[in-house]
Amino acid sequence: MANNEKQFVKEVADITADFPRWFTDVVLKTELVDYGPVKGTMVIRPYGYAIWENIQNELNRRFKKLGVKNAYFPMFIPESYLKREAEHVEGFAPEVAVVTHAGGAELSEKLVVRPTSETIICNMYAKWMQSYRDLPMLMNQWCNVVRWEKTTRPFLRTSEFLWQEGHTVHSNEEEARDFTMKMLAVYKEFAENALAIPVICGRKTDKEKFAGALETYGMEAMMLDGKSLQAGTSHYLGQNFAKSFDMKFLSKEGKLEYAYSSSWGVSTRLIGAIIMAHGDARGLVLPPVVSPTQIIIVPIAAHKPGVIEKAKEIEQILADMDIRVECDTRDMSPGWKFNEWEMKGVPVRIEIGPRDIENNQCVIVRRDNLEKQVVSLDDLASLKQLLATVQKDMLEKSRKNRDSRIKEGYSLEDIKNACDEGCFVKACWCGERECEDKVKEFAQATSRVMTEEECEGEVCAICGKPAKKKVYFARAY
RNA sequence: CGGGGUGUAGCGCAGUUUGGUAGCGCACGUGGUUUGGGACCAUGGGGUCGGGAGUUCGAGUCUCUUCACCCCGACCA
Repeated sequence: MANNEKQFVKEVADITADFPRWFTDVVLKTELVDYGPVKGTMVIRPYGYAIWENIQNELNRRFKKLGVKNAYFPMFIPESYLKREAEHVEGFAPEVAVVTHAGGAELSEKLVVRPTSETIICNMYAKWMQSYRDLPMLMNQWCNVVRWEKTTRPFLRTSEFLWQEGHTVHSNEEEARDFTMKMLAVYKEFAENALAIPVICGRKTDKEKFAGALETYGMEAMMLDGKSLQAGTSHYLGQNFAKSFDMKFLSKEGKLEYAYSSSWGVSTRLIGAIIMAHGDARGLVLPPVVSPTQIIIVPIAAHKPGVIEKAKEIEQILADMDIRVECDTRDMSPGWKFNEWEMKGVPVRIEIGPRDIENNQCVIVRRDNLEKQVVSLDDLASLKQLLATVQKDMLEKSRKNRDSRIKEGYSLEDIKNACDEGCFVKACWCGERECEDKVKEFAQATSRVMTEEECEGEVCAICGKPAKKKVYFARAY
C-alpha cells in the first residue's frame, strides 16, 4: 500500500542513517508540532503541549520542595538593562530580537524581547531586597524566550521556545553555590526518573559557559545517534549580576553587601531529548510519566455488540486508578490504529475484541519492547505496576546504550574516531581554550562537561601538556 | 553570509529534455461491504502550476527577474 504513514515507517527503517530526517518526520507526523509562519518558530500542537504540561507538573513539584515559587516577569526588557552586564550583553547581542516601534511611534528606548530574564529579574530583586531577612529569594518563571538563531530545528533550536527559568539570590556565596548544585541534582533526578534519560552532569568549560556566569553546570544526554544534547543548565552567577543591578542588602552585621545569585533552566528542548533518546523506527516511545496518554484502548470489531461497552468499561476502571487512558472508538481498522498509537509513542496498548470478552481477558502490548501478553480483566490493577516497569526499563535501556558508547581518548584521532562511531569521549585536557578549538575543528566535537575524575600525571590528549581536567567531548545538537 | 537543491490539489510527487485539454498516489465527501497489524468496491469534490515581466497563435514547460522554503557549513539552550 502506497500510504503516507507506511512510507513513513519505511523511510525511518534505519533511523540513525538519516537522523535529522527521521526526527523531522516524527515531530510533524505525530502532531507534536507544526512550523510557524515566521521562520524558525514552531507551533506546539495539543499532543506536544500535553507532554510539556506533564513536564511542568513534575518539575513544579520538585521546585516546591526546595521552596521555589513561581512568578512572572515581563517579556520586554529595556535595552539598557541588557547592557549592564558586559559579558552578558556580548553573549546575547547577536541573537536578540529588538522592538523599535510600538503604538504607532518610534520608541525612545528600544525594547529587547527577552532571550533570558536575568537582567529584568535582578532589577526587580534589587528593589525587593533590603536586609538579609529578605534572602534568599527563590523564584521561577514559565515563559517563552526569543533567540534569533541562524539555523533552527523543531524543539532542539527554535527562534522562540518555552522554558522554565529559575533565579535565586542569596546572602552568601556558599548558599548560592549550594543551591546551584542542588538544582543540578534535581534536574538529574528528574531527567532520569521522569524522562527516563540518563544524563551526565558536570561543570562546563569557560568556552561553553553561560554569558555572565562564574560557573555553568550542565546535564548532557546522549541521543540515539550518539550526539549529545544539553538538556539543562544551572549557573552560579556570583556577584556579577548583583554588582550590575545593584542587588545590595544590609547584613546581620549592619554592612551593605552585594548578594550572590544563581539561575537555572530547562526548555521544550527536553521534548526533543525524549524523542531522540527513546524513539525507534516506528516513531516515538514516550516514558509513562510524561506521556499524554499512558494507555490506549483499541476495540477490535467495534461494530459487534458489547465490544465498545466493554472497552469503555475498562477505560473507566483505569481512569479511576488515575491512569491517563483513552479509548479509540474512531471508525478505522484496528491495524491503522495500532500503527498510529505506536507512532505517537503511547507506552501501553490494550486490545479488546469479541474473543477476549468471551475469555474475560485482553491483550496488552508494551510500546518500549513491543511485547504482547494476555491479561485477565480481573487483573487490570496490575497495569499501574506495568507502567512503572516500562518507565524503569526505558531508563535502563538508555543507560546501557549510553554506557556502551563512552570511550577514552588519548589523541585527536581517538576523539574524532569515537565521535564518528557515535560515542562520547572522555579525555584529559590541559584547560586551554586553544585545545578545545582544535577538537572542534578536527573532530567537529565540543567539550560537554568536566568530570571530577583525577588526571594527576596525565597529559592533555590534544597538546600533550600536563592535564588539569578530564572532560567529555562529543558532537552536540 | 558561502555551497547545493526544491517550489504543480491538504500531503507526497510525475509532467519541463522536444511548448499543444492539468495528471498520479495518499488524504477528504457520499453509499455500501468490512474490522485480531496500516481494508475493499462504487462515486464525487478539490488547481491563479510560488510571484512578476517577456517570447509565442498558444507557456507548468523557453528567457529574464523576483520571492519563499529545505539541506550542508559558520553561531547557539
